[in-house]
Amino acid sequence: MQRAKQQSTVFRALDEADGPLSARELWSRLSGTGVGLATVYRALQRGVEDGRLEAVEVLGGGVRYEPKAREHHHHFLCSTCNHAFDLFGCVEGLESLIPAGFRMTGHEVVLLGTCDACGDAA
Amino acid sequence: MQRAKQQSTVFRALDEADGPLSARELWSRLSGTGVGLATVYRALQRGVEDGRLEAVEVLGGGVRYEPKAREHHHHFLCSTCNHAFDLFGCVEGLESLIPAGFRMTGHEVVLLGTCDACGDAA
DNA sequence: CAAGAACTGATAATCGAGTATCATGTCTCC
DNA sequence: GGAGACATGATACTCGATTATCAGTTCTTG
Repeated sequence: MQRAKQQSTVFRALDEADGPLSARELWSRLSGTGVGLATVYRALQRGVEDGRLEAVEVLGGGVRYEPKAREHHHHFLCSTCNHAFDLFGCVEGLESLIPAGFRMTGHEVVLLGTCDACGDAA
Repeated sequence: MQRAKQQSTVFRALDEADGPLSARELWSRLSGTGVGLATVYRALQRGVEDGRLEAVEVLGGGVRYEPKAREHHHHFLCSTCNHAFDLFGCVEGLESLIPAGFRMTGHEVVLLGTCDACGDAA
């Protein structure tokens, strides 16, 4: 086993995902590889420290992680499978919402609904 | 003490708030009234059952509650005081984000930054 | 190969949010 | 006034997420 091999397994799984993953989601995708939950958390923590990963909070399901390299984007949360998907593009009209005296430093947009797979199954 | 007086105290505090409040926030606002945390939770639960309240999830801080009567709106989350404020109005361009095969049933927009009070203090 | 540092998986411990319980207080109705 | 139903506050409890611990493994360097 190479040094820190398990952690790179974690990073690879995140790179291949189509959206941010929670520690648990990530761990379940790695079942079969023998990677422990503690290692997943360790890798995520280190990734955030190194600036490789970003912790994002979508909705319901706590904190999820994704590679920081991705461009500005938002998320679609499937209410059936509870998975978060990346969405590319952004919205307009944000500035008009800001009350006087407030300073905006960022924004989050989350669309809710059912994803491709869950919509077919229904 | 009137019947269910404490619960109406909880509802009143929510009505007077300028945004959704978490159970804990609500409770801290009621400190001094002697209302217990359990009663806050009971009032919130009943309010949601009755349809008077709506549970919303903004970001960081879990579930918050607000009166259901309010029109469609979004929220501004102050990263300093961690309070959520109501914003009126909406954004455009949401539909263009939806991937093929996905069905959107709702959306959430959260602006992040510093509020009036926290901006002044800084 | 030897020694020490870093990594790992299992699991115990911790933490916070929310819920259940229980003795007591208060209201309604008669 | 009395009985019973409901409300209340304190607190014990549950549950899931995250972190700490520890013994064993693997790597690096000489």
